[in-house]
Amino acid sequence: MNIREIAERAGVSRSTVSYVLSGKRQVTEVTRLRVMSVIDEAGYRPSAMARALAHGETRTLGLVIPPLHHHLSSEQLQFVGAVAEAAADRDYDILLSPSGGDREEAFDRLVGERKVDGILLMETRWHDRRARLLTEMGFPFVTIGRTGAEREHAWVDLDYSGLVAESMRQLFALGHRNIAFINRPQEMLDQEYGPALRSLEAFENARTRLGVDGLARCCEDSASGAHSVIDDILEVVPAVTAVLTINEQALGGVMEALQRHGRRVPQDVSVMAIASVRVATQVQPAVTAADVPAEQMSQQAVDALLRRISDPGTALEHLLLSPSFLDRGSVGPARR
Amino acid sequence: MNIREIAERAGVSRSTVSYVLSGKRQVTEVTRLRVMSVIDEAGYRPSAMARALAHGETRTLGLVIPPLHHHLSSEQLQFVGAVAEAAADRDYDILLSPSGGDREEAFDRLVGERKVDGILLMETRWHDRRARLLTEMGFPFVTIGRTGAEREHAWVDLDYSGLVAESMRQLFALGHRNIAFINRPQEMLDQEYGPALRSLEAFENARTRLGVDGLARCCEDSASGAHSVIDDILEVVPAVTAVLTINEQALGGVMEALQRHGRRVPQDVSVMAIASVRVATQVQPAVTAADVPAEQMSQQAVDALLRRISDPGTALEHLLLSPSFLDRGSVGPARR
DNA sequence: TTGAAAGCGGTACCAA
DNA sequence: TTGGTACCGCTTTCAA
Repeated sequence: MNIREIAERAGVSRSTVSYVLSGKRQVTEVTRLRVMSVIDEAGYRPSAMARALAHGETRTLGLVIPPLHHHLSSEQLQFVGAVAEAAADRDYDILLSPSGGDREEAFDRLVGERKVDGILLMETRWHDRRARLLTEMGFPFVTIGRTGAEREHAWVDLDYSGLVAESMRQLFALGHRNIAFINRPQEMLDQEYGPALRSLEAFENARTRLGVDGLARCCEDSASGAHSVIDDILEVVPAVTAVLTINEQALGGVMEALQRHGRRVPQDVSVMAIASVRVATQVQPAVTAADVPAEQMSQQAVDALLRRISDPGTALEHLLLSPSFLDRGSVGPARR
Repeated sequence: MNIREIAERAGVSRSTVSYVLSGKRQVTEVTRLRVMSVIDEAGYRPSAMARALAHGETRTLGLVIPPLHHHLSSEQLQFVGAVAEAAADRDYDILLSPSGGDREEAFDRLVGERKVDGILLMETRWHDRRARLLTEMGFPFVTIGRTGAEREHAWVDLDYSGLVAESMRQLFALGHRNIAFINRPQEMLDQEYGPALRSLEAFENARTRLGVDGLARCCEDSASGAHSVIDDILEVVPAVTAVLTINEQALGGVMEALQRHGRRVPQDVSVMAIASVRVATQVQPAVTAADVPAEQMSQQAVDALLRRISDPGTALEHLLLSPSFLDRGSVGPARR
């Protein structure tokens, strides 16, 4: 069933059918109704491919996701669902491209074969080949998380630096003078993963500025990773009174491990985190944290991308989100 | 840059360029090389849309995912990544369609506008509107997880019934006569979610058959959900010696809660699960479990779908996987 | 207000 | 071994 057949059945030309569907030109109400009834009766829907070819836009966005063997935390994956929904709300579809590491064919297919109108890049690194490539090609894209070339492209990101600094201020104000920071795994730091990098830097800066003791540790994205890191921290700095982490995969393990060591939260140790609401509320006890607002970020990334596609000339959008810390009772004054 | 331009630069016809690219007809080595060098020099890649239109296939598969407000467990999301990789390995792309609930437009777009060659359906329910629709339309699709109409379409599924029965046998053999089963949330049962349904049934059957005491409980997909369920179970049946669960989101909470109640694993209580390796190994202590082999299932689903697309006439493939339980030490003889 | 026809960028058949 | 050309199904300009 194609547009020609509809045209014949309705006794009009193909262009009239097209205009009835697009509304881009006046059509007498009577013919419009006739055409519409034929369309409904036939259950006709225009071919997306043909439209894309003629019209020059696919109404599809590419989403580049990291390959499985990388640590894609389940919460990173929430972005995938959120992006798909945000796009669907705007009548766009999302084409997935597992990329990074050795599998770049899918990525090349998306841009090279023009299967998509624009691209969303997530899990970006400081030196990001794909971002560089897209910039060079002038292909519309937005990253979720910055790269080292942040002025060169549009992005949406969480202000890890600011959030870490803010939490350090809050802890300091409560009398904490010995604070531990639990980061993402060492290898992510090695790969110049933005949040790990910026958070660590902000932690060390705040520590120096405020004159606070403590230490930073990388930690595997797992409960068991958290157990060993807490063991390590309590051995090296038994006097620690607060723990700050951006590793939500480890958060549950952190709470367990502290309990195992007989440290009560918040009486003995305060815990603060940057983590999704889900994780922060599900651990026992719940943790005072700044949300990672995946849905909001995804929507804004999609909107920013659609704007870049329709107005490639306008200024690049840079959106730094800084959600506030929600008190869930895991933070208290420092034990003397 | 299009095929005409390449043809002109190489001094051949468009068809020759096309044949050089597809290899569907003999081309003299010398012209082949000439054409290839022009192509490389120009960085030319044929337009996917034009090819799709002419050739009648999009080389894209649709993946229908449940909307966010449903319980998008990390386990489910692993499938998304795994399916994308499996497809990429076969030079196919994956188009995401959030569906279920009130958002069906994206789904209709995929099939109605023929954006994809076939569809993978996940999170299927017993009565599944989408599966029914696709069956009626004769559209190629494969489900990950069965529906009530399992003979009507191809599927890949985990044998929850068999696995639950098997674990009950193993526990029985170890002397357990009082076994609790922890299911997915009540609402998933209400929605006739296959694994929840079949597992519960298998549990009750085994209990009757073996003459074992115990009880089944639904449980929210979270640690806190697990805590209350374990509280409940230990209050109702203090003599319980084994816990079996298919709720991997709750597994960590189950272990914590047992510990909180002073029950050691496996000395006081044995724990068995159907869960991803990642979760089963990350909880403390690790749990003896049957893997949910997401990667394997995704690959097989993609392959089955590609076969359906190329040979729509062949028999529907039904693939029931039954991974074996991997001993991680959380199961022991029943305490007397 | 509507129709005819030239694209969009490929594929593949029919000739040569 | 290669070229010419009629599609694929839709959009949009130009004419009527």
